[in-house]
Parts: sequence; structure tokens; C-alpha cells
Amino acid sequence: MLKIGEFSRLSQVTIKTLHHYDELGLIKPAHIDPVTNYRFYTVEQLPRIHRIMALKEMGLSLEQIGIMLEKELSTDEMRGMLHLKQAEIHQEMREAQRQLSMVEFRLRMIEAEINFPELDVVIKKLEAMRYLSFFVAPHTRLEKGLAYRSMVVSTLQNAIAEGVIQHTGVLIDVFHGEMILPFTSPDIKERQHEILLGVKDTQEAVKLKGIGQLTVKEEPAVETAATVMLEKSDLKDINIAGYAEKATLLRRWAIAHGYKPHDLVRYLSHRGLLQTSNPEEFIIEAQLPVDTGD
Amino acid sequence: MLKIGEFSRLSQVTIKTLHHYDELGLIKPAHIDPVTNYRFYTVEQLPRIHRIMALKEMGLSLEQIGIMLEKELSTDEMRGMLHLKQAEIHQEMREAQRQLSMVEFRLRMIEAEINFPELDVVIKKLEAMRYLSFFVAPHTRLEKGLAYRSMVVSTLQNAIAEGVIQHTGVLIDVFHGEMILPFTSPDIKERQHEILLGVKDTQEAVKLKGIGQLTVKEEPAVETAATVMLEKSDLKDINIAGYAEKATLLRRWAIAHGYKPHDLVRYLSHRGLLQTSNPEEFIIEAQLPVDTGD
DNA sequence: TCTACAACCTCCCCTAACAGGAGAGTCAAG
DNA sequence: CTTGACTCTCCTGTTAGGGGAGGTTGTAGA
Repeated sequence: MLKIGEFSRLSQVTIKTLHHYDELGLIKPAHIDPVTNYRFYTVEQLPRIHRIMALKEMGLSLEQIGIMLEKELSTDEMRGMLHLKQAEIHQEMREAQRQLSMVEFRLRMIEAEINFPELDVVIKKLEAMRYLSFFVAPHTRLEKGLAYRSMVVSTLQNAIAEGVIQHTGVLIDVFHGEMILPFTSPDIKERQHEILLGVKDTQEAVKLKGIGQLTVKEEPAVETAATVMLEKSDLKDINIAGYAEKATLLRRWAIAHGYKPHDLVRYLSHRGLLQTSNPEEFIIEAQLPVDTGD
Repeated sequence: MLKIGEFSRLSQVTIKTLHHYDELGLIKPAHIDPVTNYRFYTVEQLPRIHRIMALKEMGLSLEQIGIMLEKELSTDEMRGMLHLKQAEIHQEMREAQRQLSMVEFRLRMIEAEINFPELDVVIKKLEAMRYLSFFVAPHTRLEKGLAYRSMVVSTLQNAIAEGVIQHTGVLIDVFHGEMILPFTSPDIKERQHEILLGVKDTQEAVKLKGIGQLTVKEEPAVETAATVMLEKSDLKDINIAGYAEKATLLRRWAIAHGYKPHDLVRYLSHRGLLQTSNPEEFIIEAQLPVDTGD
């Protein structure tokens, strides 16, 4: 008969842990003094505690260990549990790898030292929505493109004010294609810059003076998208390049983390022209739909 | 102003989590209605919650994130935290790799199907001890070797009974050298099989009739040893081969898990000849000192 | 205007595997 | 007989929230 301290020394399991296992029924003392409640173990129990430790080292939970100990399970069951655990560990390793790539991406950005932008990428789902779509005609000069877009938005605003449009408050600029700087590139393509205005279920197609017929469409949900919030520094100076830079970084981030970016970028205005005319107050989220590597 | 549900939908953080972060002070609502206690967030808070999520994805704790958010920390501090985290993740990955190798070792043993022995290897420290040492002279025949050892042990027992030896109850058979079956091999070396009897601090050298002078020595602690408990099936049939097989498996196990086994094996009798004459009741732990790969 | 029902609130308990500590009883040696 | 080492039973704390009870508030339809 060994007192708990002795058993603890032999097995190199702490007394606290032995108490805990007693409570769980994993290994109960061979004898308990009914007067003092002292626990007494025997050397015959050493194989059992060894077994518990060996299984714990493999990462099995105490609950699973309890099952394995109490019913002598068949070779097949045992194999099944181990295969399961194997898969779990593989999953953990992938997760660790993901985390590592994120940490190292950040470190590289810091090392690059270029007044590094805070790139807080979040993977999220994009909800499906009903929307009115308008394609901004291409312009080779930045100012013209911006002015044109402003005109479109104020036309929409008027329609909203007149009650012609029941919107949901969601306004998204979508840039189709790989192009990063749609307003400044000379060989810009048609139908590249699309404005989506989220609308309620009751909304139907409308015709607006100056920009024409807008029909209602459905945008399907996107399962996985890499997103970042643009900061003030990206927006001030009416610097559209800030938007483009984020998109580039987002793309790089996605690739570095094993995602396959789609061929478009969305800018969701949480607070944009519909809410304020001061660009410094804009809150804009860049969204890059991606495919997962699976 | 966004109610918590709306903010939750935009950020894709559950309401529960937002409550939790509020409590921790990670991100507090811009406004709380003093009457209803409703939390109101603003779109300006989206970058902050994004940042929190991005840092959390890297595996940082909420406490660390809190620190990073509240005091604008320098590039160097940031780099330091990330390097620390990087090291942590590497550690986790090594641990996962260790677990994986254990699980796969077991799976291989099961697949091998050879009435597979339960090999519950536990890594532990071996304590330093004072001991009396006796080298068993080599014998080419199994029975002779065993009989000789029995004689030695009973001589020790007599001495103990006479009070000549103050022992600690610890009896260890050490087999020096790679040899697995010391009793049966023809080219057995001298001074290969050593018996250690742990003794108390007061014990000094003794001279025993029949086996001669035994001096007291110190055995240093072993930092890392792979150990298994021998089972009844290993011990019955007075089958010394069971001992040897465990040693072989122990060695393989150690190598498969990145340890470098030393050139000796110890058998610690938790219950051996000193306690019982019935070999079926023996409780014996095989110990293989190893070096870690670090 | 009444009534659902959705959204929101504040507790409170639960997780896994113990560690730490308080306060009290027990054991062995000097 | 006393000290110091052991042991006991509670109780709390750890991480990052999830689940649910029980109560209030907000909104939309009849």
C-alpha cells in the first residue's frame, strides 16, 4: 500500500492530478481509510496510471481515456479512435500553419518598414442581396470618373428622397477584372465598374432621368471573402490609390494564406456618399471573394 | 447608431462575443441607452472589431489584444510580440508532431497485428540514489544466470533481515550495453548485468559472505527516460524473453519519437524478489534513459 | 389599439484539466 | 509533546465564450 505521495513520486503524476482522476473514476485508490480518508494505492495500479499517461500524451481527452480503460474495446474500435485522433491532429497542424502564415505575413510587413499599413484582414461571408445595378461608363481621367460616380449617386439619392426607391442602405462599388486602378488605366474595359444599391423585397425596376433604366437583380451569397476596413489615411486626399493599394494587399494576403482570389473587388460603404458628403467620414470595407484551398 | 444585432451581422461576431468583449473592455458600445441598457455601436467601430478578429485569428489571447489596442505600441514592441507568438506556434506544431508520431506508432503496432502488446511508454525522470552494486557474473545458460541472480538477491535479503543493510526498497537490474538477451548470448561481456539496491544515507559499505564486498555508490539522476511497465504476460513462464522484447520495443519507440537511447536498460522492481517469491506477482518497470533531440 | 414575435437585457451555470490555497486533521521523528 | 511533513475537503481561477432562464423593449400586422 502506497500513500498518495509515494504513488505520485513513482508515477510522476501530481497529487492534484491523482485527486482529479479519482473524482473522474479514471483510477481510484485500491483502498481508502474510512477514518482519515487517506488514499492508498498499490503497485499493481502502476500499469494503469502509465496507460493513462501514455494515452494522454497522444492528446486524447480524459473522457476518451476513460472509455478505453473501462470497456476492453476491440482492435477495430481502437483503430477507429486513433484514426479519428490522427485526423484531429492533422487539423490542428493546419490551423497552426494558418496562424503561422498570418504572423509571418505581418512580420514581413513590419520588416518592409514602408510606413506599414495596418492590414486587418477578416474572412467573412457576404450575404445575398437584391440590388439595383448601374455600370459606370469608363473614364480615362480620375476626376471625371469620380465626378461621374458622384452624379450617379446623387441621382439615386434624389430618387430615394422622392420615395421611388426603397433601399436597404447598402451601397457597393464593384470593380470587375484584375484591374486595380480602373479610373486611370488607358485600356479600361467596358462594364467594369458597377454600383450596387441594395433594395428591399418590394422594390421593382425603376427608370431614372439622366441614367436610364435600372433593373432589380439578385446577388448570390459569397461563402468566403477576405475583407479589410479602409482607414482614414486611405481615404483622405481624395486618394483613390488608397483603395487600390488595399485591393492589391488583400490579393497578396489571400494568396499568401492559400486562398484563390476571384477576379473582382467590392467596396461596401458602411458610411459613404449616401450618408455624408465628407469623404473623411467614410467607412468603407474592401471585400475580395476567394476560393478556399480545399 | 447600430443595435447590437446589426453590428453583429456586419462584423460577423456573435452577440455573445460582443457582450464578452464589452465586459473585458476590448470594444465598448459607442453609446448605451441608460433606460434600456441597449448597446449601440457605430460604423466607426468596425475597424476596431476587425482588428480584434484579425489578431485573434493569429492566435493571440484577448488579453494580449487588449494591450495591443490600448497603448499604441511601437514597431519594436509589436515585432517582439509577434516573434514570441511565432515561437509559440512553432512549439505547438512540434507538440502536434509528437502526438502524431505516437498515434501513428500505435496504429502501426495494431496493423502489424502480432497479438500486439500494449506499449504504454511514459517519459519520466529517474531520481538520483545511493546504492549497493553487485555485478552478476556472466552465464551462457539462462537457468544458471537466473539461479545465480536469485542467490545474490537472497543473500541481500538475509543481510537485510539481519539489519546489516538499511535499504530503501528499490531494487534495479541494469543491463549495460546494447545486448538484449544477456543470459543467452554466447559472447556475453563481463560486468554487464548489475544489481542496484537502493540504500539509506546511513548505509555504508558491507561485506557479505558468498558474494564479497559491496561498496556504496551514487547514481546520478537521469533527466529523461522512456519507461514501460511489464505485464503479467511478459513475466509468466519465467520468460526472460518478455523482458528483452520490451527493451527492444522501448528502443524502437524512443527512436521513432526522436529520442536517442542510451546503451543500457534498467529494470526497476516495484514488487520483485525482495517482496514476493511468486514471479506472477512481480511489478517491474523497464527504464531506458534517452537523450532528447534538442 | 391590441397582440404577437423578434430583439435585447442581466444573471447564472457550463466547458477541460487541473493549480493554488485555505483551514483542518494525521503521521512520524526527536 | 511538539514540530514539520503529509493529507484531506472545499473553493476559486484559468480561456473564450455558449446555452438558457426570466424579464423588458421595439415593431409590425390585424
